Amino acid sequence: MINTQEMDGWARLGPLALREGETAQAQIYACLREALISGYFQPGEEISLRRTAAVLGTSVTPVREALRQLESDGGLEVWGGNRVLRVPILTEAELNDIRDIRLELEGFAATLAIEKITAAQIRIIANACAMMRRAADERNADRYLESNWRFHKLIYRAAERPVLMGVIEGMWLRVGPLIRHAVTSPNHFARSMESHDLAEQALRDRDADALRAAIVKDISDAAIDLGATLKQNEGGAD
Amino acid sequence: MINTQEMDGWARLGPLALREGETAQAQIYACLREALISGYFQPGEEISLRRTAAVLGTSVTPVREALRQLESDGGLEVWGGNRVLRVPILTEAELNDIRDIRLELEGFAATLAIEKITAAQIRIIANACAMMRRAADERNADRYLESNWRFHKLIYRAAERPVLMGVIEGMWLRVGPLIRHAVTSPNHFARSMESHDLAEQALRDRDADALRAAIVKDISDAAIDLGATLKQNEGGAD
DNA sequence: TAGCGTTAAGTGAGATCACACTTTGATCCC
DNA sequence: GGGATCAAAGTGTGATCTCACTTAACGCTA
Repeated sequence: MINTQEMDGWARLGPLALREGETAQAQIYACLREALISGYFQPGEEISLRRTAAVLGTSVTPVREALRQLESDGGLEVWGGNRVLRVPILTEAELNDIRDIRLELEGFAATLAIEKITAAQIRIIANACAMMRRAADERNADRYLESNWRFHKLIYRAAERPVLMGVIEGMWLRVGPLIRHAVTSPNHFARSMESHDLAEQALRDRDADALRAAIVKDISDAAIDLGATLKQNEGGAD
Repeated sequence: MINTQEMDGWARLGPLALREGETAQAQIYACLREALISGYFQPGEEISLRRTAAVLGTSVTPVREALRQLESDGGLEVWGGNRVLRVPILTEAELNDIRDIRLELEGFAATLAIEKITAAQIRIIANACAMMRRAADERNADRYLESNWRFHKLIYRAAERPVLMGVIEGMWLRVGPLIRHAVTSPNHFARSMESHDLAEQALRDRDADALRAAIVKDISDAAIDLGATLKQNEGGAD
């Protein structure tokens, strides 16, 4: 593994065969947004317009718009006198800020979801939970993170609140670059699966309070590991 | 008053003397964002790249980035096969969605604010409230909306939660184009000032529950008028 | 060898141009 | 007179180029 600081995120991306019918800008945006949520980029990693354009095989124009959008979402930030865009390095205050917003909104979304969710949706969510459990057993961080996001997204989507869903996704976008390191915390997998099992059971029981409690526990536990990751990186980065 | 559909928002903007040291894109973004929050543009109004660039005296490039950012914020949306950007026309479902997010987050921000707010800040907020009362007496919608946003912003800012503040601002951005019409509802000023007086008193008493209740009442009342405005415009627009 | 100044490479910002597409309005034909 | 057709204007999209600036590396001098 060479030059993880620079190429890690890009290696997973590839040249990105552009689908016609959709704008290049939208595809680049979606692609990078997903990559950020999935933690393919590290906090502090710089994203160059020309490099990105070269990797993706487009010109700089659509890349710039996509990156600007991500900046607006809080997924990137301008840094230094060079105005280069980089993955934000969160402070502890910002992390607490995001945690509390997540507690409010994801708890609320979970409550709404109980009222509307169908048996079919619950089955799909159970599948995601099972996939997560397998990934945890194999200690496969990639698959774990992917199915974790999938699990939560499926629950919140059941609330049928597009705006709320968008705001929640924005919070995940901000913490995405941190979670990949957080899952390496001791007992993270075990504690995390505990919450998810509780959530799954609450869904089956259609118990709104229990689901909310499970989500709250999951977010709170994760925030502790994220905070620890933050302190750990504090010395090395920047 | 000629051609209110097209030029209303632009007339208030003017050529926008660009300050150097900041990027044109950032200034255009800030300018249009403020205009949207203040309700200078109407729902459904189309925003053309070249027209905007011409009015602002720049080329199309920075305008495009600014508009793309606003799209990402939910302040604009692509519309039609022409992919023209326009001010979104909210549905009733989206409006309820936004209202509930506001209830959660602004209520939470108000609770946090009580713990941190200083006497000096309370005085400034009282000034904003007084200005709002004058504007209500004069039925001056412009000044009323401006000081209303100022009033709320000052309270939430006291919570010292930048991310939370950003999300709340995003919600105001989405409802901005509607509120100008909503304030024309009968008794809107009176009902609204009622909530604001309660909020101001709660701040003086440093009573978190009372402040939250006042904010909740304000948002709920406003949502009713916004919904009515929505139904009213339903026939005419689109 | 340490420090400084210069140079080269890389960065984002913004203007301009060509292109494909949609919309619109006028003209022409039935 | 009414409807279809075609042309013109307007739209966003994306590529390319220049510019000002920052950064980092190299070589030179003391």
